[in-house]
Amino acid sequence: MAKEITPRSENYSQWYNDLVVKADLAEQSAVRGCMVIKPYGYAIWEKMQAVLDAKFKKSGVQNAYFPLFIPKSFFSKEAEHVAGFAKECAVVTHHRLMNDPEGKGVVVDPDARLEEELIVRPTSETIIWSVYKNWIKSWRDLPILCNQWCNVVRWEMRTRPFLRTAEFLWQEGHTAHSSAAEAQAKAVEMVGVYADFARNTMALPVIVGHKSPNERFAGALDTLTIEAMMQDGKALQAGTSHFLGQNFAKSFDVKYTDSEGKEQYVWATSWGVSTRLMGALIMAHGDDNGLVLPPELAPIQVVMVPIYKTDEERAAILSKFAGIKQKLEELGISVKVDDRDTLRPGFKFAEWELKGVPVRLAMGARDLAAGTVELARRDTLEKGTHEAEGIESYIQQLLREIQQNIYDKALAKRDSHIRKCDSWEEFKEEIKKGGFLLCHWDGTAETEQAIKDETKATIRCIPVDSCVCEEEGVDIYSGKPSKARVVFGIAY
RNA sequence: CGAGAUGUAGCGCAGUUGGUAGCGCACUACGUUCGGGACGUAGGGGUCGCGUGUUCAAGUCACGUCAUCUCGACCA
Repeated sequence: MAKEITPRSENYSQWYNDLVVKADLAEQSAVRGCMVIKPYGYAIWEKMQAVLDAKFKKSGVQNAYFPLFIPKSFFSKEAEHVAGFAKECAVVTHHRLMNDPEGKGVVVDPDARLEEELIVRPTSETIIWSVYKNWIKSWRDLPILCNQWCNVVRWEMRTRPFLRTAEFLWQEGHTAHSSAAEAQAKAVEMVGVYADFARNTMALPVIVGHKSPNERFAGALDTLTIEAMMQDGKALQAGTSHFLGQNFAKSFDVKYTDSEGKEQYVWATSWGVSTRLMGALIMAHGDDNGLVLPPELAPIQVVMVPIYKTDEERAAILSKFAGIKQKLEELGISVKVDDRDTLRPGFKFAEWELKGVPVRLAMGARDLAAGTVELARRDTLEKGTHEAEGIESYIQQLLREIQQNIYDKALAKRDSHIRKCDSWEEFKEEIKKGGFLLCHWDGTAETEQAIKDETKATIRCIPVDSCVCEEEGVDIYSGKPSKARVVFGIAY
């Protein structure tokens, strides 16, 4: 039952896993580590896609599609890149099945072995750069700004719904530029798009920053990230944007002739967000009653529940609802009238709360007589009675208010778990309580690794906004000098 | 791959010293209900993970095997 699940319970993971299933977002599939995203969950993902896609288009990015399979040889070209993914790749070795000679179903036909194995993409840099090589000849061909919406496969040892699954949906943008500065600017621009999306659409506060060299994407010169905090104080990397330098251009021999007739390697970026954002959304806002969806992403923004005893009452209320529904839809608000007549109102209230619908209207005989409607908001669980006439403009305003309130609540929750820390003894104790610790770091990989080994904490990012961190100090672990604080946390 | 646990109806579980396969939820039908997760009556649904063994008899005992979960290891 929904009442058993709570973000404050001892097992936050259990709460999360239960909520994913009970809110009808997704369920486990027959294949280990893979997930079925159900229509309600997918509708949220589609809204995310639509908003992001519009932002990408504004940045001049076009959608394209590249193959699922990558020849193994492509992977050998960028050494660092392959080292980062080799341990979690699904590999296709055969192209045919046959009837089992012993009559036990089907078996792989041993004669159908591929000459060169195919890798199911864990990310598409290699195949895209093999294609870009043919697209790029002149400085006039640049920049190339492509994005693809697709699935990727990473054979993870341990998986969790949305946060880490063997197969997941995402978008990956890949750009090619004629100068380092232009590419770097693109990487910064795209992490900005993600931050804007997280804050304004998902109502999710994030810190924008650089990854430390240890935590960088395999093959990148710089990785920018948006880091979010979940309600149990753990960090979640919600999106990344990489400046790839000329690494892939050199590995795949992608050169262009500049305006002075000289051959140059191109400069690259890649950036992506995945269905992990769904996990972030659930974990950041959910409460004891279930999911809380920000209006911008709610597939159903207003649900209407009729309360009746007789068919006449039912018909009268549904006709009132139809009028309100039409007016709301004219304002671009998505509405669901729950006219199922086998369920009682109380059950429906609980169910729609579980699914996170921002606003609920209920109307019964009393309201019918008085010309009123009961309105309940999901974020605060407050209920009140309003004049039915003109309710639509009130709701339009209310949805904006709810969106803001959900962000403010998440921000307050997050900020109450961010604090500065200047002593190693204190750090070891504080990090166990969860949240982010702002600490001085000497910039070396050795110190970072030592801290990780002793406490499991990693540098989530070296922030570029969201907090004032530039100040002189000494490294919390090594005591060496430091110019700025970085964000430490324990990650999902 | 290490450590622990669990596999019995769609889901969650019980099943005693080995002796006819059970309960709750869900589902179907009918009726009463309906302003915060309703109730009654009747019904349908099982290769007890799989295999071998012990036994007159195995959900139950033994051995093997497979799968899943939790914790590690692993993970942009």
